[in-house]
Order: sequence, then C-alpha cells, then structure tokens
Amino acid sequence: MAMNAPAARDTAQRRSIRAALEEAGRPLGALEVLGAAKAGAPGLGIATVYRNLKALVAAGEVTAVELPGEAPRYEFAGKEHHHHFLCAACDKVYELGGCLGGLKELLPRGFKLGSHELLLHGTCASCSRR
Amino acid sequence: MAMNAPAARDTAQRRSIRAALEEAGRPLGALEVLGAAKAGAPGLGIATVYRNLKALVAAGEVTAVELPGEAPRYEFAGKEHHHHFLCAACDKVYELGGCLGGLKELLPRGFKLGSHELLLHGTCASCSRR
DNA sequence: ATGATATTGATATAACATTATCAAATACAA
DNA sequence: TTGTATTTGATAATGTTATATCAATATCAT
Repeated sequence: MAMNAPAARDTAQRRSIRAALEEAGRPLGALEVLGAAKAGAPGLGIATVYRNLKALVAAGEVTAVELPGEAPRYEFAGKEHHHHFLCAACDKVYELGGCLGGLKELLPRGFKLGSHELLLHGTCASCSRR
Repeated sequence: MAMNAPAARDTAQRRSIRAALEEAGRPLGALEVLGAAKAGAPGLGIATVYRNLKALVAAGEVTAVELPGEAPRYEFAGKEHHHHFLCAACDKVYELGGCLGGLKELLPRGFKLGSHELLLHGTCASCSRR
C-alpha cells in the first residue's frame, strides 16, 4: 500500500510563492522568489521559500533551472523545450523560445545523446538600453 | 610602473599538473588533476592543485569550464570555439568539436548576444559499451 | 654551496547555498 | 470552537568547494 503524502495545507506563503513564479514571466532564484512573494505574505522567510520550491519540484510542478556558476532558478514545468538567457548586467535569467538542430552532429562516435542545455549570455533589452 | 609578478619557479608539482591537463585530452576537475598529477609528483596535495590551477587560469593559459551543478573542469586555453559533453554514468567531461549556428534567432528584441555555452548530456562511448 | 624567497602539504577556515531544528503559529476536519 | 498535525520563521548546522595559514622544503641567482 502506498504511503499517503501528508495533507497539503493552503497557506498564504505557499500561494504567494506560486504566484511569484507565475507572474514573473521568467525563472526566479530563491531570493528573487522571497522578494516577490513577500508582497502576498509579509514576514515570509527564506526557509519557507526553499521548502516550498523543493516541494513544488518534487511534485513535478516546477523545474529547477541549473546554471553554470549560478544558483538555480525556478520556473513552472510543462513548457515546451526551450533555453535561457543570462544577463551579465542584472543577473536575471530570461526564457528563450525554440531550440537548435544538428546537435547529434557534434557527438563523437559511440556517444549517446540524452539531453542538452544551452545558455546565452549578454545583456537584456532593459540593460542594453542604458 | 608595473608590479612585477613573483618569479615563477619550476617545480615538479607544477610540471606534473600541467602535464596532467595536457595528457588528459579532456577537461579535468580539481580532484582528477590531483589523481593524475600524483604520478609525477608523489605526495601532491589538493591545495597545490587549486593554487596552480588558479595561477594558470589567471595567466590565461588554462580555462575554467563552468558546468551547471558540477564543479568546474579545467582545460588548456587557446583552442577553437567548442562545447562539452558530460557523461551521466562516469561524470567525465569530453570536448566536442564545432558549434551550432542560428543562435541570434533565439534572442528577443533588444537583447544583445555576448557568448554562449552548450552542454550535451548522455553516455560516453566507454560507458555506452557496457 | 649559500641564502633569500617562492612553493608546498596538512589542515583550519571561509564562502555559499541549502537543509535541519524547534517552538510558535496556522489550517482544517470534526 | 477545538484538537491535532502541518507549516512557518529564526537561525544553527550542513555540505561542498575553494582559500588562508604556517612551518617545512625546494628553487635558483649569486
């Protein structure tokens, strides 16, 4: 018999964290989530952010975006395959549409391709404008 | 007037660390360097590995390959633009040849592209064989 | 060979991001 | 409304990677 998950309670913190991710339109880091979610949950603590992000990832609702040399960002799961852009000026991560073909041509003989990650660096529209 | 760099001395450890990177044929992590370089420098310590890797990177001789969720690997600089492959089974990183075009098509309006990183995941030839 | 100083090895410490702890607050079924 | 288990916030502790410390050792110009 399956171990039942503990009853998930509906708290202001949890709602606010989820809302922060929904409204951001781009992947957020844990501290960014904290900042944004405080609007709907004053006094929100970083531990609660991590706890809920972890739970959301475990539930498959949210995906952790791993970045080289950067703390992971979090975005809602279920989107089409896509990649990300890291702004060198503001350190924000943006979602890009689409992908590139021809990946298999890069593989040496005998190597099997599972997945791939692409990260573009540069300056975002907002930072480029200045 | 320029501050002169301290006279770099030629030690067995430094030679061996450099040789390990040269002979590996793929980017190595600090612990991999330690393991490989012990051949030519018995008793080699991890601190010396980090010290020398840092110095080599600062001198522009070596490049740190940053990977999402992984400790950086180190490879000699000056190679043509290329990307890497991380084997999910043995955790080794391999160098790939070539690149992909069409990156700019992925950019939103107003974004400026600086550089990019591509990492392929899968199993290497050696691990696929098993 | 000698001496000044760079380098090393062992290990303590730092720097982060994340997780554990635990008393207090909260949700929610009854 | 009450009781109980979940959740929270503050913060201590952890894990991991890298750096600082420092006495001992090795390099290399003289």
